[in-house]
Amino acid sequence: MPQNSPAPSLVWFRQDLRLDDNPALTAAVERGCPVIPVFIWAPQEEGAWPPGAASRWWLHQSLQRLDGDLRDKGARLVIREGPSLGQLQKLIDETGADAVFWNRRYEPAAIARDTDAKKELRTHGLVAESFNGNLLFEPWEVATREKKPFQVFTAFWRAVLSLPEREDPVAAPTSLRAPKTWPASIPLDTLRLEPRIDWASGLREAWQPGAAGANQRFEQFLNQAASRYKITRDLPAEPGTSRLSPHLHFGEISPRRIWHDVQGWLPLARRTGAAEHGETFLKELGWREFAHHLLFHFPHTAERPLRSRFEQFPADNNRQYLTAWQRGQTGYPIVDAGMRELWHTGWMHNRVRMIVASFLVKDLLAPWSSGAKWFWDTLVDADLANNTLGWQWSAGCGADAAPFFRIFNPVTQSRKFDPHGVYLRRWLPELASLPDKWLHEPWQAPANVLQLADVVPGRTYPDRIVDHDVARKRALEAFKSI
DNA sequence: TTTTGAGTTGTTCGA
DNA sequence: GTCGAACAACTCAAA
Repeated sequence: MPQNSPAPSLVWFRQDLRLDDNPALTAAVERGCPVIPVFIWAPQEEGAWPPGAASRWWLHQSLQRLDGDLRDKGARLVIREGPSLGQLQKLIDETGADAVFWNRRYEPAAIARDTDAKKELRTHGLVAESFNGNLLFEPWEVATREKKPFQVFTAFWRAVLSLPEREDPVAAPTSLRAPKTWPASIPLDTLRLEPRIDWASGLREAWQPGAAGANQRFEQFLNQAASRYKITRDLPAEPGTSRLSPHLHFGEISPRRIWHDVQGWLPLARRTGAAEHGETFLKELGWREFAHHLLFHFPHTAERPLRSRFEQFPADNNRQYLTAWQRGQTGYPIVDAGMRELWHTGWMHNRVRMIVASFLVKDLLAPWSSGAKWFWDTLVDADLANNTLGWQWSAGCGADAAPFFRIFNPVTQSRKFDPHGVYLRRWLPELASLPDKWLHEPWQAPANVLQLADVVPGRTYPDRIVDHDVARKRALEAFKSI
């Protein structure tokens, strides 16, 4: 390279698809040298968990947005196909880059890959640095007095809150210095992330992937739902949750940014008595931290239960049950509504996730991993840490798990959290004309009521595949056996 | 080392 | 209809 042309730095984008508060990008910019943003598609490096169909759809949109945002700063996104290390080295050869920066990931396969890449790059005399861009605290920064990882959320969260103040988010760079020539990039379409048959119209209606969509969603949440969060977050018919989960997973908004802006919002909230709602919301960020803490310290949990005793659990691999559950054909309206919301929008309300998960692992006695895999493929917010914690919590085999006798009653839950059936009717049009009284348990409805509502059990809406009272007793027996 | 207190999200039963 | 207790015992975290 000519002496008057400083070597560029590569910024390896992965699950940090934003310019705001991006420490790896900031580190590259601060060197004062040209910056080359790179994304490398390498699903074969994700172990047993390559991105599912809904995630790939999201990723396509998000990469497109990121490229647009980079172009506004005078840069662009260079897209390549893996192996990651090989492509990084190739780019180094092509551009004369002398440094690679990235923000950390915490999945076992990603850690192994990144550790290897860092070692290899450094062996060749390159600068290779990773940063914390995805968590409030690194998983190893939070520990019990005995320097061990936490396994109970409340204790974990107390410890987090007692740590010194987290750093403030860093603003996006105003401009990026371009290299003399841009290395070649393959067109985004060649990654074939989008489905060949277009089933994504529901996703398009529901979401705006990318940093702009993330910030818009967050702002809207702070202005509207945040001040009632503690209560309305449990009502699936209402827009009571932040819906930031996919944006957080892809790093389109940083947890530090969220933390910081909620702190700024709290004084106002205190005057109106809404502060506790903000704290409850931050606690949810805490659960995200806790999930990453657990996956980092117990990397086997993506495949096997944290409580090894549960490997003996007599799960039932009934294909027909699983298919009925996946398709929203269990005959339990709240379960079916949730599964159809998932299929249609790539997302499911958290309250309903708990209900459908409890139903799958307790009423149907299916292995928790079969639910985890379905969620992995269909959720736009599929995240190995969160998904693993959620399913193991529901199945009772994970950290801070629900006691085994806590088996959600799908009818009681439905009545409690969707009393007027707004959510049920939204996703189950075939039941829409049933009066509230029978909507939550149509099998109890008198024949004339069903007829009036155009419901033909077993034809227009499935008979329930199990009797909850019977299934509950069966589950209690199964749990006693281990 | 031992002890003690505590633990996201529920349901059912009986008064 | 509403309320409190029992569910059955376990594990973690901290004193």
